[in-house]
Amino acid sequence: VPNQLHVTITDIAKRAGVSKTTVSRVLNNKPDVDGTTRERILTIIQETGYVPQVLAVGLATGRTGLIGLLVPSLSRTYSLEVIQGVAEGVEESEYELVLYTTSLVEKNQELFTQALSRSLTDGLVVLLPRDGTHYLTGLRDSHFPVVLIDHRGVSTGLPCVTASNHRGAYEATHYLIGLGHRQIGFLTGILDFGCSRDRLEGYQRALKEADLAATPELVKQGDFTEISGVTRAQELLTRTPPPTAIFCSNDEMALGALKAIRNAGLRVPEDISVIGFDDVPIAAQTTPALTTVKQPLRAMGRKAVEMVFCQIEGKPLDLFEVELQTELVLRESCQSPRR
Amino acid sequence: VPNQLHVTITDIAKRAGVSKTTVSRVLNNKPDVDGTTRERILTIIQETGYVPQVLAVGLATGRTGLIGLLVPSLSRTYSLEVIQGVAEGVEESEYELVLYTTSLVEKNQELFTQALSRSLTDGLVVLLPRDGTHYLTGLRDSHFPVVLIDHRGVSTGLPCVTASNHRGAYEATHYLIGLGHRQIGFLTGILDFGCSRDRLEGYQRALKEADLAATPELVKQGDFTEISGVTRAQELLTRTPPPTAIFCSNDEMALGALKAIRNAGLRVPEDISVIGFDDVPIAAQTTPALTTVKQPLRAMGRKAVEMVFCQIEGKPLDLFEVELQTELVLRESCQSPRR
DNA sequence: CTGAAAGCGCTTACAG
DNA sequence: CTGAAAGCGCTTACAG
Repeated sequence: VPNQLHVTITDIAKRAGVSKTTVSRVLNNKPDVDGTTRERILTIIQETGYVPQVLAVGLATGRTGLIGLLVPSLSRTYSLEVIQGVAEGVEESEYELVLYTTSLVEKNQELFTQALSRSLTDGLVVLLPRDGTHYLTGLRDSHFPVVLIDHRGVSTGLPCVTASNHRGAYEATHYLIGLGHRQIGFLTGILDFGCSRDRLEGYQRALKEADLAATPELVKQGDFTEISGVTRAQELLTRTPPPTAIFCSNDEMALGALKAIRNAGLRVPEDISVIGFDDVPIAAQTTPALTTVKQPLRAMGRKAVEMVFCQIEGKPLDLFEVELQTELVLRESCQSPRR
Repeated sequence: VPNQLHVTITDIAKRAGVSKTTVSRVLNNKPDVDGTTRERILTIIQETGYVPQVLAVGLATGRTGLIGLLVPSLSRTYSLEVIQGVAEGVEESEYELVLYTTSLVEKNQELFTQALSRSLTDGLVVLLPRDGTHYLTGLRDSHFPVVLIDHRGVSTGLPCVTASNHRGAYEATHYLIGLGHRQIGFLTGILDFGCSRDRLEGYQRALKEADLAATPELVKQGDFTEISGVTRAQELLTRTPPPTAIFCSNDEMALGALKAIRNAGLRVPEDISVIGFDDVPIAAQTTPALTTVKQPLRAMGRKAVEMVFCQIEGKPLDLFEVELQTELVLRESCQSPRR
């Protein structure tokens, strides 16, 4: 199957009247090439538009120039922000990004093993799927460069980057208390996730420090979906009196809470204050605009690639577990309680 | 550099006491292998967890199993929906997805050429960047499998999939007219884009069919950003009387229009009706929820990969330019005018 | 039904 | 400063 457009290193070598070795040397910026020779070869490369085939280079060197990113879902804004950070980081390098999504992983439980043994990628950034912990085993021992984002609070033995979940939740709760709230409802995320537990603990610590009783009935277990936000908030609203504020473990649940409150004929923030977590783009668009704890998702993505690159280059990681700071973003959904 | 985990076809061949050729045959489900031999090899493959290296396979066969996706931006919800569709389509196949973003392209104007000559991918789905038309030249002649999504109205000579922009805009305008609106403002997208022109024409045709004068002052040129929606809508609001409805060429501009109208002390839909285009997730979340023309973005993504696969397999494309149908999604932002 | 050999396009010691 | 040769891990005619 002759490919007319296909220029190879052999073609270049022939045209330049040198060996492939020499062409390879100038291609890889190796020293010990005569200046004139180098120029000549460079010119020919330019003219022909020759670019080395990644496959061949990869086979010969054992490196592919590809970074893999595993995300559980493409539909959650949360993931998208992280993806963007990762994409930015990868783009600034010589690497390219290969995207894996969870359904693929489910299709083949051994994706990771595969990715490794097939050595398609030189490194992996992993946003763990819901039940992802069992993948970790395979990853741990292989010395494959991998970084987890928002690990599940499990002690994975793998490098990871997280947000300051505990601190973020603490600050949000503290802010609510400062506003005068005493009955603060809390919607948890999936409690299998370390981040969910951290947020819950941050909330509890803030209450404790303010000498407020931790009322178990004020804590409802959600699962990060908007619908769970609706139903759990509704439960909270049946209390008499209802809480004067609801802190949700992510923005999607906060959207749900907003709806539940509105449906109950109450207003935000006049009757009930609401705080979310994440600061996904939609948080600024709701009515009222949502006060929320911003997770530096993009930065987390960038940091993760950076750490993957470190490992690829064999440099030591300055920090094995990196925690990036959250930030309380004040908007319109909170005010002092009127009762 | 000995790699302890790394099993190759040679290892399998040795353990099975056969040649690599035979192993390759069972790997690729070729006929003419003795049943017992096949079983034995399969068992060994199973035991060792052997998976062929894509790089080596790729080099030998000339195919990589990778599909490239070029998107101009990862931050626009619009792109994300398309990406998701593409990802779904790719996941259902044996292929994997490589993501290119525009900044990468800008970094190297010859990305496409590169992608081709480096033959990293077997096919490309392209969401053209703003000034993307000049990439097309390089693509056209190479017989590389590529499909454009939402081409720029340029006659590219390349297969593409679009939404029924003209029809969608026509229907939305027609709906507004049916509601009783006579003064309907229109915010265009970037008019370099074919889709923008199509939407404008759809709007104009509906007016014409209803024997309504096309008032040039009612048409304002936007650029798909929310901020342009704000400013262009403001301009419309300075008219006396202001239009009773504003049709925006995408949802982001519609969000802007919503804000401008609210800032002017007017209400949607009581004072002014608003319609968007795209139906990105946020459209359902605004207050009032946005009536909009839904673009089947996911489906467009899926269709595009499908067409790439067709080309890869050498099958003829049943349709060179595929137009997927838009759909008017009625929500809360429109009603009959009161004046 | 099976295997030896060449080849895919590159890189890398090694020798000069 | 330069080149011949081997090798990366696979597939594919070709021969038996």
